[in-house]
Amino acid sequence: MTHNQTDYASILHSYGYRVTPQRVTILDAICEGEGHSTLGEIYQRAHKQDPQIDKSTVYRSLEMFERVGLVLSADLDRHERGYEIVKPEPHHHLICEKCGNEFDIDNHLVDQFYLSLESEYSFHITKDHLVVSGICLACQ
Amino acid sequence: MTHNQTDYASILHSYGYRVTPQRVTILDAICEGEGHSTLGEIYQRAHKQDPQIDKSTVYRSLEMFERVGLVLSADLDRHERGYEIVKPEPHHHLICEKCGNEFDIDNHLVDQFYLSLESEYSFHITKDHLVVSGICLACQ
DNA sequence: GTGAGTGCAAACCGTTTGCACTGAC
DNA sequence: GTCAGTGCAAACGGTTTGCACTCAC
Repeated sequence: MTHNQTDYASILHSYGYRVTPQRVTILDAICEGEGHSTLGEIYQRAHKQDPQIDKSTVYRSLEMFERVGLVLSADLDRHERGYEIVKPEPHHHLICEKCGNEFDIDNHLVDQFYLSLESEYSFHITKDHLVVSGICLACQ
Repeated sequence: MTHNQTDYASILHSYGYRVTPQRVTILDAICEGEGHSTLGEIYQRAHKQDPQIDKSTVYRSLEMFERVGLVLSADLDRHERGYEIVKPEPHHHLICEKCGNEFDIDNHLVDQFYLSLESEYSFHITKDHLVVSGICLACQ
């Protein structure tokens, strides 16, 4: 569990959202996963904890969590969207196409790249979560 | 129309695929769009040309075109996948979140970034088509 | 007590599939 | 003539929605 009770409760409250047991369960379920979790995975974990919980509740909660900045989502693959708890810094991933492992990319590498884009094209980059696929050393 | 008749016909033939009027129509429809087109857009254009054409044919054709390297696809947004005719070089885009305009990114900027990733993490990057979102100068 | 949040079921929409027909080779 | 490719219709799976009930505030 990487999140902090008082922390996210106060965030939800500050946005006028209520703190329900389902939302707590779902946040826990997101944290259980390492790196990105798909909605299906999150739902399964939440469901194990509370078999009453409904998929639509997970969808609605994830959307809300993303809106208030508690979680981030990214397109992982053709038909999969991954969610994860927001870490303090913007961060970026390498994902291995073979084994599926994720590796954090050092921020300064991406920052450098973004800076070069911004200066070259006067484009303000908003994408704060880059996912680049490839083959990791072990799988090569 | 940016593709070349003899060009793609020979490519299809070389893979043992047949050149059907539907496939020609679909290729034309992809070319009509500037930058990425979604499947829906491609289908609409193809359908205007040949109202008989079926969506499943468009799906099957796009998948095949991608397999033989005639088109590229990329996740544009949460629920949209874009397709475009392959240009000779790998290339990369900036997409403005406000106006939707696309801008090509100079390859050497991305190559530099990829090289830094490869040397830092011994990771072989296969993603040959990067899409970065942000706000363009006009919309800022 | 009130209305935001929930569970349920049905609708929705993009995508895939099975099948018989057709037309590129 | 043959079989890859097509159109059609139905199935599929992830996501969204309408609604009445419930429980956090």
